[in-house]
Amino acid sequence: MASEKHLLLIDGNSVAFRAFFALHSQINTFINHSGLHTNAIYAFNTMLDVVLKKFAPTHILVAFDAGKTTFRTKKYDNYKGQRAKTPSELSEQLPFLHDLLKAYGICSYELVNYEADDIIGTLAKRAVDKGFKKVDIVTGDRDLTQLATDQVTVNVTVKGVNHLEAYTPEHIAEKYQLTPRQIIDMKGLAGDTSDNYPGVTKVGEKTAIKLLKKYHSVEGIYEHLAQMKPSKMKENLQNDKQQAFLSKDLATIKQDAPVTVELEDLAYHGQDIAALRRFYQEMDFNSFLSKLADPEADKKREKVKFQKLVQADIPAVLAGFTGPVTFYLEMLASNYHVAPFAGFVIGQKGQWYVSTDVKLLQQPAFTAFFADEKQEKLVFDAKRTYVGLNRLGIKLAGIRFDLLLVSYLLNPNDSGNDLGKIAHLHQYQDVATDEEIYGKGAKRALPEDVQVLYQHLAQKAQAIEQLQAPLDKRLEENEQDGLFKEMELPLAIVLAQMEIAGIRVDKKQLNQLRKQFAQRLETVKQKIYAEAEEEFNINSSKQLGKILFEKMNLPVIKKTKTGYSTAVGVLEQLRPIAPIASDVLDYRGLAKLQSTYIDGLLKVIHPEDQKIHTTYLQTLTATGRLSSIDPNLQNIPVRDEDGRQIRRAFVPRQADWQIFAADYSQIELRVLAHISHDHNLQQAFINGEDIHASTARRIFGLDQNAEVDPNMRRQAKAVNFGIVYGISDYGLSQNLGISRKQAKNYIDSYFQEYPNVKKYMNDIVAMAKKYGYVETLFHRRRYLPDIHSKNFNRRSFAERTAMNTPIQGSAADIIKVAMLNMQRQLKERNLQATMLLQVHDELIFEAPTKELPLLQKLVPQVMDAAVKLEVPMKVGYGSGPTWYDVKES
DNA sequence: GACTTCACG
DNA sequence: ACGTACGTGAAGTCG
Repeated sequence: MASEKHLLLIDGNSVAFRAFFALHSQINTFINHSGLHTNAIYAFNTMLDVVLKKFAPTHILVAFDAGKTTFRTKKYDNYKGQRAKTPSELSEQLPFLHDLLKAYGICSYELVNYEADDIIGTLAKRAVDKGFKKVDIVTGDRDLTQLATDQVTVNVTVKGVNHLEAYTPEHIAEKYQLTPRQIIDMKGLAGDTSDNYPGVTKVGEKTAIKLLKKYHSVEGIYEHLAQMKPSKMKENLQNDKQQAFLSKDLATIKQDAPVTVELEDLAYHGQDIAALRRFYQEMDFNSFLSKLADPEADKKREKVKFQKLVQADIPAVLAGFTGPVTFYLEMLASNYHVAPFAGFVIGQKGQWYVSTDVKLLQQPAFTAFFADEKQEKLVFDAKRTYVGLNRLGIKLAGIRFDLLLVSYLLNPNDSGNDLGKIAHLHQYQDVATDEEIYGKGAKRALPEDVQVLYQHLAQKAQAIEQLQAPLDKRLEENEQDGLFKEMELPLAIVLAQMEIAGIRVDKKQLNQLRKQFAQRLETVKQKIYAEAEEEFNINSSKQLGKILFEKMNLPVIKKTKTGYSTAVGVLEQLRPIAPIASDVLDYRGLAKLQSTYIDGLLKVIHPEDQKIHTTYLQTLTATGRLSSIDPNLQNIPVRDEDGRQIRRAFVPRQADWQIFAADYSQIELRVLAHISHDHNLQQAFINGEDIHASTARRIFGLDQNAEVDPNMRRQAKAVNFGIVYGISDYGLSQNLGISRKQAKNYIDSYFQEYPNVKKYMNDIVAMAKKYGYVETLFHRRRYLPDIHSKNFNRRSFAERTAMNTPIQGSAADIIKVAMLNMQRQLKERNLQATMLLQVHDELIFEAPTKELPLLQKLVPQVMDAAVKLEVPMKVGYGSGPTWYDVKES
């Protein structure tokens, strides 16, 4: 006998139920980034850890109930009839328990027609028969205690899921003075309220135990019933005889269910760490994640050899390189435009040279090396590397591979930007994460021992080099090599150049606005205090809610998770009945401008060049768009006049220059017209119609040339937006403030008028289901695992995403192509004009006034020619002395 | 650090 | 019956 086998059987449903209520008080804090409740999954995971440690089983299975109907409901159709429906917050978690178990390497099992209890009863018996030394059962339910024997212990959760009460035959004898099998008789007599079967009238646990001590079993009781003294109880027993036997039968756990798994298949071989890590990331279980990150992990990582680079060796080292060279430049602080340099690593084929002295890079041999575009480089984050080297006066060319960009293209959902984490994602373990080496938050700093830094840098370089071939191969398999080589990689350089160029901001203008806003802010503040008859913090939605809805008793229109909503929509509805609502809106508007835009922008103006240098995130969004941070220059106010004034501060870098901007008109709807091949939608664009008016005519059944009143156009515009977002009647009704039914009518008529748009929507969802992802025109991918979710919300969200991503993503692709071509044109033509900003469908430039006539032709032409669609593109443009003055002409 | 609000396409 | 419009970033409050 090689080993003593020990089987652990877990009652999945009942433990999940206990787990759910164990953390029920914290249900609102256990929500992951996808909006899934995770409290039951979390507690279930804790339980697993506890029992694995406690029992150290050799074999495990978790049994689940298969469905509502079982052989018991056939015998007694009220079985479990009174049971409350499982809360949706719990049922949405159940599918993920299976994922968790799979990652744990634990078999889960359910059997049609049987309950988890019966699976457990059957396997417990089989295991004992097959010579297992021990069986432990974990459940939240005392029913299973009937299975206890010398070999089988039933562990019932008490208070939460981490404390177990072990029911052995001895323990049961002590507690009930019964044998385990008599538990069944007890249930037969006393019934079970939770399973909703009756037992005998007026007989509860106590009476049942008394009777069983005397007569041993239900059968025994009825054999001796005649001899019992007349009593109310005797009468009840007589009347309820059938019920008693039925209840006993229902309470009996099957030990011969047709379970199809073999005991050998339940052997436990441990967790799948990579799968578990993915799962914890998905659930946002950071504590489990960090426990998983084995504290010894870094020690287990293969050490990489490195040499400290000294100046004298540079020419020889560079001369010795053949083929691609890996280079990595370390900067710790978040903003790489100003972050101090921490060090660098360079090398190839496992030969790494490190240094903390970035001045070495300015040696002529190095600068020539970096500028040589024939000398291929492998990097992590080309844009950051380009900007960093630029700060050292070094030109960078010849990048051939960017680990960050490639990883993003392979799966834009993995939007992290830590080299170590990304490497681990691709099964490369021999590199630490930055958090492991530098720490996080306020504690983030260079390691005391410089050797630790060197090792980390060398490991990073090795990771880049090792991952290049396999990830390049995956790009090709996905037909994404073109997307990488011809779009994203060259774009990284263009973006770097735009960030470096920066945009000039006029401090005086901002300060002037600040004064003006401050005055108005003070006035409206006092007015609000007067109306509220007290002073309070208007910025606090909580305090504001109290004033509006408790003190002033205004009607509550909407609630948020935590209290009253005071959002714009709500205040607008209150406006007619309460002037304070209007004033709060004014206050909010001004406060936002003041803090986010005036103060916010003043803080980030570079003291030397008076410019703002944003950072574009090229590897963040799930759709392929860029984002802009520190500061965000993609959300500078434009819609309201007050906010629009901010744009007066954005000026050209030289007098006698102008700001020039060009934008795509309706690019997303044009993309939709292209990919759906919808004739009517295409025709509207080909005829150069006002697209929203055209849609209005169609969905409201007007004549071709009929006048469209502004309200109809507004509604049609909302429908068009809805279509692009992956429409739902509810969403549209909310947006337009109409009934859901009315919204549905609009959508139905839209689809009738644009049948191929409807077909596209159906087809793209079907594609997502079939392949698990959707694609843009340029093969950008987005995986949608939730498309198969049983959870309505998650699935619906995935379906809307499937409809929207190819549209938004293709539009993002198109402007990226335009940017590349634009930058080439500016260079080839030796123009001074500079591309400064991208705001999703528009490009902003600064240029000498004398170049404007050329730009007015060139920019629209380049943007227009970026891609050939089945419908024409339309590009608008304008210019002026400040960004504010740029209005389309 | 979660939550709410609001700026943009 | 379920309860959402798609994609972002920043500032403020509050526990």
